[in-house]
Amino acid sequence: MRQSSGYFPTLREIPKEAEAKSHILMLRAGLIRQLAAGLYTYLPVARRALLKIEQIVREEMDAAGAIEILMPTLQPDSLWKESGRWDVMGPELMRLKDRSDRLFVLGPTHEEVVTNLVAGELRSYRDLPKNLYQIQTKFRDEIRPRFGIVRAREFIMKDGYSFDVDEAGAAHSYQRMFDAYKRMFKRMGLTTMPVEADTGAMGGSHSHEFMVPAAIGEAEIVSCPHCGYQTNRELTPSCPIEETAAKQDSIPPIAEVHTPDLKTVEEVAAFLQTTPQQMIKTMVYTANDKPYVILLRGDHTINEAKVARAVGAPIEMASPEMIFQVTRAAVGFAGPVGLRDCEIWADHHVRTIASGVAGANKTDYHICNVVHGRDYQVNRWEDFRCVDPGDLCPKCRAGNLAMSWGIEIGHVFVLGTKYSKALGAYYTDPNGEQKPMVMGCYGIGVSRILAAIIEEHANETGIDWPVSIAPYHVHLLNLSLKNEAVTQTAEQLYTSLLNAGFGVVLDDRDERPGIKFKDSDLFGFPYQIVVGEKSLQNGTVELLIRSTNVKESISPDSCVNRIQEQFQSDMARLAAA
RNA sequence: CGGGGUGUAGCGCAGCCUGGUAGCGCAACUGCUUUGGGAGCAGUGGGCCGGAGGUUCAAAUCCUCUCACCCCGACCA
Repeated sequence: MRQSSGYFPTLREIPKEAEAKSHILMLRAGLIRQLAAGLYTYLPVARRALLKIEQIVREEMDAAGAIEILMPTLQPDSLWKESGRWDVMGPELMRLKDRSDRLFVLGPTHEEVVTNLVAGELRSYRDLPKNLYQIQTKFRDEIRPRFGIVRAREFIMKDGYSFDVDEAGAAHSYQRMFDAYKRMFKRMGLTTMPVEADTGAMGGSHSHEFMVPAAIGEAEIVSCPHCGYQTNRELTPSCPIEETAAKQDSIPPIAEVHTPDLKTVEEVAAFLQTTPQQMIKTMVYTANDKPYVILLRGDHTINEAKVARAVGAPIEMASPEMIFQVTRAAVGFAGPVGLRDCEIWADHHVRTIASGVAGANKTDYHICNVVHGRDYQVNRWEDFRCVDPGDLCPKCRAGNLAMSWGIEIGHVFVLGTKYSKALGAYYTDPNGEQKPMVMGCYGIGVSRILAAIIEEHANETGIDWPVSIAPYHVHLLNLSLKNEAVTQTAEQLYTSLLNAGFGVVLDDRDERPGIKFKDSDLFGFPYQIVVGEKSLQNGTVELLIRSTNVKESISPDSCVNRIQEQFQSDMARLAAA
């Protein structure tokens, strides 16, 4: 492609709406343009990279026995009502009507549609297993689109679905996908961490998220340097405690303290000259219109997912009205002492508090010398807190947990029979019995991968594409259009590189060298060839290998061979194990 | 949804407090000079100051409403 005739709009300045590295670079290097919140146009350079990502996904999916299809984006409401998700999904499910007032959704995912498809056509155990996938634009009306393409409302996803006769078959399908994912991400030059995702709610079945470490990551990853355990912070069980507060008989009775306007644990601890560890954090949630009071140690953070699991229903933080109803106090002064007619649940670690400080259930007052058993009772002890960095690993109980951030680019999941039962995907087994298919689903954020790659492979001056998904392999700079020898050499190189099968952008614009270099750095194609008067006088052109940042002066004639050789070794490095 | 911020030329911004008919840099266009890391000089074009309503002789500026985009939060007890 000649740069003069292509579409390569680069920006000199940082657009004010962008903060994430990948977002800034994608705008500056002319990869994307925003249409509205969470909606982006992919310009040619991004489009080419996406095609390469998709190609790798297809190759590995096909190699793993999956079969590509393409399903509609628009889906009838009936399927979603059958599966029950019409009510479960919130406003992120985009609902709309057609001209005859029929309800539809813009597909955020396709479990319903595939299951409906398969339910009509796969009837025998002989037809299974099957694994169907598609690469398609999805829509989710996200609460807050973020970081450009990382969390967009419209995005490209590979979604795959497996259908097996039983759990064992599903586990096998799952493993094949897991391995295929590892291979494709490696080929794309991405560092991924497979992270255990859901251990409880899905009945202990398998689920992994593939995370790319990144500063702007949305998910907190917990990892144990000792045993290699990796999970989402939200799902990490807290290590059971050994210590309990020693029984003390000498603790004086409860004392009330005036703490005007002091609501947070930190404020109260500072005021009373105690530590957050000695405080009982009291939080009120509601589920099914009933209040649940949860006690935590003051230095701990509540894990709402764990609370919801214990309740067995979605929970919400209580409104100030509800809090007043329960505690007879303003928000910020709740405590476990004297509460009636409500469940009081506590995190295990509250047991370490011998004599605590808590809200007095009276606005602007706290109480000291609060002793469990003496002053208040707990209906249920559970693990309700988020693990913190340095906590003991719940798996090996030897290492200390570390925390990092990551972008989730893939998710593999054993679904079980939820959708097959709801939507009637049954098969006949060898004994003539009707059984629901056991499903798995496998997602990859194709467009998000683009952002993840740039997060991992870029600096402030530009992108540094892994060869396997570089939109173009070579950026060929003609530094002096007016110089015949230079132009002739550049043109010849352009032709021979194209003939050798490389993707090449020839900068044939009538611009100054500085502009060409800056744009070239922004684009960051793996190999840069500079044809200029200076070096051509010595019969050479300059080749920059971006991955090593090494510049070579070589003769124009040897250029194609040199790049071929480099390309092969670069590709070999990315080859899946 | 809550909080904060921003909307003025294609991009980045000033002007707003203290009303008086719109400006800077980059980009674009023309000419000359320049030509290995975002050139110099001279000139040209480009704005419903996000939108609506109001106050006023007069509104980018003050008031009300509204729309859009961005950031933070939704872990606060």
